[in-house]
Amino acid sequence: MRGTPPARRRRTAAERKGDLRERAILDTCEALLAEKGYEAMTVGDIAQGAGITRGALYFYFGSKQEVVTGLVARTVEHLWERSRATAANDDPRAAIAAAMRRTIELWNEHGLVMRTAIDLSLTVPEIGELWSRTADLFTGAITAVLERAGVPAGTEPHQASAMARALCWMIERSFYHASQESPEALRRASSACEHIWLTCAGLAGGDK
Amino acid sequence: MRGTPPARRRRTAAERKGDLRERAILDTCEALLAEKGYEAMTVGDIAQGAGITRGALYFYFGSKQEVVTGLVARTVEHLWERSRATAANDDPRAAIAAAMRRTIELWNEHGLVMRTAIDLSLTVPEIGELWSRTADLFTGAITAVLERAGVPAGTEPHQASAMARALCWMIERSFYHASQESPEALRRASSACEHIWLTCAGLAGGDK
DNA sequence: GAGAAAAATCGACATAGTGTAGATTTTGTG
DNA sequence: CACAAAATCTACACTATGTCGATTTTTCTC
Repeated sequence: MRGTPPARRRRTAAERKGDLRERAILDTCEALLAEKGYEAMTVGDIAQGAGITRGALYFYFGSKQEVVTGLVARTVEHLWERSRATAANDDPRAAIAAAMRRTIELWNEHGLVMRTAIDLSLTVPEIGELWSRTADLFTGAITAVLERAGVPAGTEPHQASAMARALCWMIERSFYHASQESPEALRRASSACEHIWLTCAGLAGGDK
Repeated sequence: MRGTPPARRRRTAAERKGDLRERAILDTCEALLAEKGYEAMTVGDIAQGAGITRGALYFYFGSKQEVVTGLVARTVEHLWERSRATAANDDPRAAIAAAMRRTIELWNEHGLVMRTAIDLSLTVPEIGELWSRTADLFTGAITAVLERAGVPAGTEPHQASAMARALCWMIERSFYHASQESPEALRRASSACEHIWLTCAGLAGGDK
């Protein structure tokens, strides 16, 4: 992926032409992913979409997998920033509601890339690493909320940490499927997950 | 996949030679899947393992995907039978415990193929179909237990059906990851899932 | 058990996609 | 302007896929 320019900052704040291209490649990749899916998408397609030949593309990325890894990295960094920016909420109930709302947004916006990341986690170790880190972030957040709601801390099956991990997978998978259908399906899936999370936190409100 | 012989039953109960080969192919495929993974496994490898040439393999299956689909179908049919054979248990608590125990066994035994099925669900529609039917089976069973435990029936987010679907995905994903690690991890993941399921059913026993 | 039909197998070919290498052009800098 | 780094191209070598027609083996029938 074209070694990071070693610290040296160019006076001209203008980006090199290559930065443009690199972004164009990732954009094209994302578009093609939506259009024909990972398997069907060829390196030639991406290059063409970005306005260069295959040969030139290999100057930027060493393989199709690296391109997609770049795309996932870009998206996932965005997630991380966003998650860092989220103010910690004191009331567990509100925290859960906020988290779910944010998660819906994330999946509505980046569902495609997130699904791709999940699909390739197994085959592309780099992507697996990125996604597992993301999952850990989520699991940590869920754990915190559970503990604040009174669930005992610890890693035993009935304690916060283990439950949080299971809940994280539940949310991931539910959203993975729902985001393929429609925003409406996403909302419904989210509600179900939220309800289960609340129940686990011992906050199973009247209904809704 | 060599069209099913149209009804006509041979007097000789003996299988045709091809049935042997077909099984050998699937067995080899399973072995290679464990050994080098889906991507790395080539049609030539499979053929060689089964003692024939690529050309001959194409007589049985039209592509690598079809071979794997065959393998998934074989495994999944086994699951279905097994799930059909499970006696309905009256006590929800016992039913949940039994279901989890059975699920651990399934994943210990067929984890590899099940993970493969999940991974390819998106790219191979046939496999997606098989797996989604399997998930429906599980979801149905979970729904039944929840309802028997007093969770209101219906498809609203807080009702049995929607909750069951989320729980099903939770279990799938938790087991998917855990089965990659170790039988021990599988047990722990199972306990966490069981606890959440119990909690959702309103049966959050003292502790365990 | 001989012969015909069906099943199974082979080897050669055409195709498509990947990744590499060297030559060439573009761009920025002193 | 000249020179180095960046960016790009074309051509090639390699791998894997899937198809085809020819050939051999099995299986069935009488």
